[in-house]
Amino acid sequence: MDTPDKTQITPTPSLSKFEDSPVFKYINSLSPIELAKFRQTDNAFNSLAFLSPSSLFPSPQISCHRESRFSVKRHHFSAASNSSVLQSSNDLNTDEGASKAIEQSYLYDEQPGCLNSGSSSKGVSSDQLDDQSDLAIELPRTLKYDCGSPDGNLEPCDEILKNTSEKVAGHEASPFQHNKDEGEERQMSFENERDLRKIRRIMRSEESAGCDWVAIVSDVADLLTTNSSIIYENIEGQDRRTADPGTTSFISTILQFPLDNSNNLENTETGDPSGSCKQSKLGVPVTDQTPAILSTCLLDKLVVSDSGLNKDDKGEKCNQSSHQQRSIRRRCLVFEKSPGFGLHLNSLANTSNDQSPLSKLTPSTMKRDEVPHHNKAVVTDNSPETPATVSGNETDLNSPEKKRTKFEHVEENAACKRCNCKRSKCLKLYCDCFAAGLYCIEPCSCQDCFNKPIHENKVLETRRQIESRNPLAFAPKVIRSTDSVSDSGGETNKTPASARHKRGCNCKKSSCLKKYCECFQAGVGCSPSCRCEGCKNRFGRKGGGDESESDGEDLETCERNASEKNSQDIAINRSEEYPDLSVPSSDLSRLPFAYSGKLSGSFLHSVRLSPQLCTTQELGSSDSSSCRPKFESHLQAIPEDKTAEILKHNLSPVVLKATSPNCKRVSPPHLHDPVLNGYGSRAFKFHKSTVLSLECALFIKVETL
DNA sequence: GAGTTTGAAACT
DNA sequence: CAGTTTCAAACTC
Repeated sequence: MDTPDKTQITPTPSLSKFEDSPVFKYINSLSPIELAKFRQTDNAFNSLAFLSPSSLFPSPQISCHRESRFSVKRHHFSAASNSSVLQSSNDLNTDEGASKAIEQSYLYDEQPGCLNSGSSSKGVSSDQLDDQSDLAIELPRTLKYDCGSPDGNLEPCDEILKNTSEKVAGHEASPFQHNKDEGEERQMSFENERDLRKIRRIMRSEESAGCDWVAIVSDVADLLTTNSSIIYENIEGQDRRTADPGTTSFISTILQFPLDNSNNLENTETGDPSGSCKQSKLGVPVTDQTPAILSTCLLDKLVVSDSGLNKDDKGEKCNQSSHQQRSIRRRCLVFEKSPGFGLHLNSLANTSNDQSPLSKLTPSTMKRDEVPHHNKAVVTDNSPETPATVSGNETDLNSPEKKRTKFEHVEENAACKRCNCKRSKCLKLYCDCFAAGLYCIEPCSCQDCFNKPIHENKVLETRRQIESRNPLAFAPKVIRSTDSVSDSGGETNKTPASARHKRGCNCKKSSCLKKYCECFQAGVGCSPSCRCEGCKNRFGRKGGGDESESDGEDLETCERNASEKNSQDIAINRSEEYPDLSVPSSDLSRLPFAYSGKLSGSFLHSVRLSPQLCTTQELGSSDSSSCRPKFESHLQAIPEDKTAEILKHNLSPVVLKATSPNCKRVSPPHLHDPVLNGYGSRAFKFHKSTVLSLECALFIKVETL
């Protein structure tokens, strides 16, 4: 908090002119600061000369801010990642530039009183020197959302400053020193800066509004795309090092952050090198990571990049740890490779996609114990392998029966997907795993299973075929809609919500009172789209009846079935951490942020769009609310013809939450949507704030449409 | 654990 | 689109 030493901030780019002057020598002889040391910061100051006065005279607050962020980041990402970050600080030709630029931009904007807006006219491509000192600065949003991140590990400011200083010292070569056309660069940089500021404003707006997260991402992506072009333009004839290819990658990351995030988590939190050791696109559904989505996308890119850079190094360890990984990792199908082939919301919800961005398709893993206990259900839901891990004795699971028993016990409320296919080779929708977009895993008792990473091509091809036949085949089966969003962002879980099976059931004998009925299984009421006969669905009869209309027997049956059976698939996380989540925890668990129903649960692989993702807590309420009154739908129906467009433009699987009152199906997101792709495959932790934002955004968009 | 029931998925 | 078959989960005993 001390005011920067005047002697340290006095130097200017023209300083060298005076170094040889008698006065300078005299002063220098009097100064306790050694020349060498002084020179060490000289470069930094030179670079700072391009910045605004405010940049030259950052307030102590800013410093602290940065420091705290840095600390947070250090904590958030493992030491390995941290070291990677530091190491990569020397690499000007990485993604870091973009993310750092944004960070910096954010910082400037964050201190409007101290910073000159025009000062930071150092755009993405020109801020690198200064960025070097900010390499590890964490995105402000990380602090905001990363509630789950343990605190107390903040590194002392001194330490941070020290590290920063070291890094700065290590970067003698300033990009600016290579810039011949400074004026042009400044102009370009200013534009970049302006865009970044715009992004920042959007983000801030989102923070204050607590909604429209999707739009934010979209807008940011647009800005970045534009910015990218500017950058490349700017690169022409300039130092290629500023041509930050990473920017493009960075943008891609934003679009696919879920995957990256997943990888990050996998590679950093678990420290499991397997994350890079991709045998397949496997993933462990990671839940409740929503908070880090934006931060990860925007600012943590360098960590991701580092992961990728270290991929080779980790590869050696891959084999060694592969076995162990299996026991703790949930394998998920990744369809990003196949544009148009879908990564659906339900996939998001249940599967944790461990996809890495673009070409980086690495499995993601997440330690089971890393998941909050209260979210266990969600995790297990996506982590069929978990049981084995928990048991610690895989041999005990050799028997299908034992496996099942074990799982049922462990996953009481976790819808771990496992199958017992015998003739379908697990390549048909009969297979729950396949249908959920997950690879079969050890707990499965399937025979002649092809739904494994080693048969990835076949799996993808099969899936493609199925989707060609029915584009919605892998889409969430249950569409959930929330009638309202909590104004305060809290107690959303209490908000009435409705959910309906996308296509409806066709029950004839079960009266929709058993899990044979998909509606009942999903914990949703039957709708007019159902063709069931003698519907007695406890969650809502086709004709509009609800539990109050149910007779005692129905109620009893319903409660029994719901509590005893549904808990597995529709278990709801009544997370203590996110009590106000309007999105069912089970959904979140599958969302990739895990996003699809059976499949995706983690962000939104964790937020089940299928029975799981889209289903709301109502579903899950295997507890007291197991048999809830019929859901109310306040959202406007999304005409089928508009659905595609909505999905196309909003990209957010969240749109799927909107229930179509008229029972029209909601088209699932398509993989060719970059953003959606990203969501689709990753597992993310969803913070309630993010969930609320998503719901809010969806609600608004749906209403608008 | 085996057998039956059920309804979705797949096929024709 | 309708009817039939296949399939695997759910269920019963």
